[in-house]
Amino acid sequence: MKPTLQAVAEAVGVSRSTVSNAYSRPDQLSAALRERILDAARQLGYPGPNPTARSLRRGFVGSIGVLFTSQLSYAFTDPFAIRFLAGVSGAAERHGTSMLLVPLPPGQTDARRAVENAAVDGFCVYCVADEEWALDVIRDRGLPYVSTAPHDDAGADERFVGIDERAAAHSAAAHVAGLGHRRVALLADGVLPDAPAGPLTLSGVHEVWHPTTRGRLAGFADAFAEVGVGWAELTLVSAPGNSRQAAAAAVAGLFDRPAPPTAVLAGSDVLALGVLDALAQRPGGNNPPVSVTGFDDVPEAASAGLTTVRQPAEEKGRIAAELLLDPPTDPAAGHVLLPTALVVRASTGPVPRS
Amino acid sequence: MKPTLQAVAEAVGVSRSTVSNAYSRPDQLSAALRERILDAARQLGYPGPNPTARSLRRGFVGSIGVLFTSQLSYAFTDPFAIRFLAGVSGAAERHGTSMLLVPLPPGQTDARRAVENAAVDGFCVYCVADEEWALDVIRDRGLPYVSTAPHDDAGADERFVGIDERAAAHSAAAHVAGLGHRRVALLADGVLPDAPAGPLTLSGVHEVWHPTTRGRLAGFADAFAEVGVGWAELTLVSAPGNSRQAAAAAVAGLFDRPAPPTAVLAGSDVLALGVLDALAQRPGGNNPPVSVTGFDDVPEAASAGLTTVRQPAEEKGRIAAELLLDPPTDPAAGHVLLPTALVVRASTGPVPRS
DNA sequence: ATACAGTTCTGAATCGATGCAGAGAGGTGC
DNA sequence: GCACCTCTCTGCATCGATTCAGAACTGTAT
Repeated sequence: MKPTLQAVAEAVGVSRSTVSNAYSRPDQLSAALRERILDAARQLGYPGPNPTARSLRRGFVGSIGVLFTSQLSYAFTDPFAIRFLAGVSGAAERHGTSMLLVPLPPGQTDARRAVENAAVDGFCVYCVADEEWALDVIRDRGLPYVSTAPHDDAGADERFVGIDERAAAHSAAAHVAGLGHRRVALLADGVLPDAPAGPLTLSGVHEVWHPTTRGRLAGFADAFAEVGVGWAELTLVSAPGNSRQAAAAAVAGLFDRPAPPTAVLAGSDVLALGVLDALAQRPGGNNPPVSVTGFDDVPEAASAGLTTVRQPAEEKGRIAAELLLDPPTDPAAGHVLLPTALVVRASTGPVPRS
Repeated sequence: MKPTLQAVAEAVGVSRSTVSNAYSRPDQLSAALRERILDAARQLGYPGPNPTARSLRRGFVGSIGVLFTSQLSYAFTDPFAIRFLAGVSGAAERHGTSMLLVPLPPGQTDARRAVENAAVDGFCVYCVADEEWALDVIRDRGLPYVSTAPHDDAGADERFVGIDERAAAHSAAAHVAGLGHRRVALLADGVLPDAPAGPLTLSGVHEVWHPTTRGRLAGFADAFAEVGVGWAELTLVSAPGNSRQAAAAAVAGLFDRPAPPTAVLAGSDVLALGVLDALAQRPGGNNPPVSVTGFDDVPEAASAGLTTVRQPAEEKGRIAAELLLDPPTDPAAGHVLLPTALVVRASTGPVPRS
């Protein structure tokens, strides 16, 4: 049994509070007494105040939760998520705050329970799927949070850091449209809750499930509408899981159709890289070349020569954490829109003449 | 003010314990009463038992700490560390346990405090620097831990997962020696606590500071001793920080010397990639080619064509977490040595004739 | 000696839950 | 009607600290 603060107090012959002060408020007692107490503690093997008890009494924990509304271990396979985490960790570090990564068990009830049980002072919610229920729990707990994706019932006072998904997506699609492409596939995760990998038909972009995906697809559609290509003429393809493999599987067979797409606009770089994988696998490789765009500009995109939309991943994480850790007094400053930029590389080009 | 369990009890007209049971031990009360309680809780906006109070009373927290004995945000720039984290997260996920990432503030005292204050049930200690003090704190707290690097005062009963650093390093060096290289540089982080980037002289490998580095350098030296090249004939180069930049800086000028090394054995892939960067920068590129080996086999190594020693990163993380989360009854099973393999790629070749 | 200001230290209430031993209610068998 | 068993449910002690108001001491000025 580890000694408690009580035991140390008895050993030295002072009160509990004095020992507590020796640890937490050195100005409340003489240096000599403090040393005497710390020595006794060392002697007894007292490892300092119990963190849990201290948190309970003080009313805060000193750590923030990072919530991925998908499998946690998946987050470590997503380069964008990793850069985001790096940003959060930098800010946490500067604040002397720990980060709690909370894995969500499958099943809504258990997942709720996991969010309810997280001992944290607030949450950075990194959304990759439907996350309303999680925000509900967090609000119920009265904890502050920062969300990083648009969602449907966002209050005006909600802290947020993100990008203008629609405009950013528009920039990529306008580039592709400008190159002359008219037969185009849109590839995304989160189109419908349970869509299998592969093409599917939706009456409109408003039916898209996940808000981030909805924003990006809307941006893509906007740009093509401007050149006279309607929603119905675009090929929508679902790639559930946002992995290279899922993307490759989803577009399998797409280019063997009668009038195949000459370009694929992907909702993320990971998906785009999967498309490039699939194209490279074809007999003769990617020839005549299909144009491909991604989204995020993860480190791998540069070496793959992928045209993509850059968004500042690490900064997103950093700002999310900072918004949480020292909230701006002006509520308007709690809503941060980051800049994006179209990065044109080798994966896009004019429509090949056939 | 959020309502407490007490408030719910009063609202329903039952005792506190009954409400507690409604949440934590549904078998202790009738389904009907439980529903009534949960409903009332919802009505009052009670978000479920306070995690901190619950942890205090129960005596465990439900989360494990992951300790990087370097800057936390740095961990997210190290591909090996990320794979390790991915492994830990997978195991944590399966156990319904959260992961607490604890950043260590600069300064030993503050860093100690951070480890003392972490609300966790145990630690996975990922060591990249001198970590004895951290293990001391953890032991003082009476918490279980798993270490992933050799260290000097390891008890026999200590849980550990790692590789035979010396033998693994030997395999890489023997390969290079077998190709005929005799003028060789060894590049590593953690050679001495404060060594600047660049060559330095040590009387023997036993003087090397960090145990992991010491093991690897010893393995390199072993292989060259076997072909008659002694420690004094090897060029030792320090690259503090284990980054590509540090490596490139450390080897700057190395190849403009009178009898430059024909091969560089790096203590990690990150360093090796930095050496390749530096070589590519030279006028004429890497010509005549200097052979380079790495260590770890991170994802980037394959595309860079780097010869390296593979160790299973993700499995290391997974096993570390599992060793912590359900300790083997047989203490011998608490010491896991993972296999390594030499992966020969394009970055090594015979000594160019000049 | 007395008064008074400054320090240093103490006592007791409190944070929000858990879990055990046992009370009470309801039912069955003889 | 009584003993006994099973379920539910309650009361209370407890986890390990923090914090604030005020007590006790120290020292100086009068």
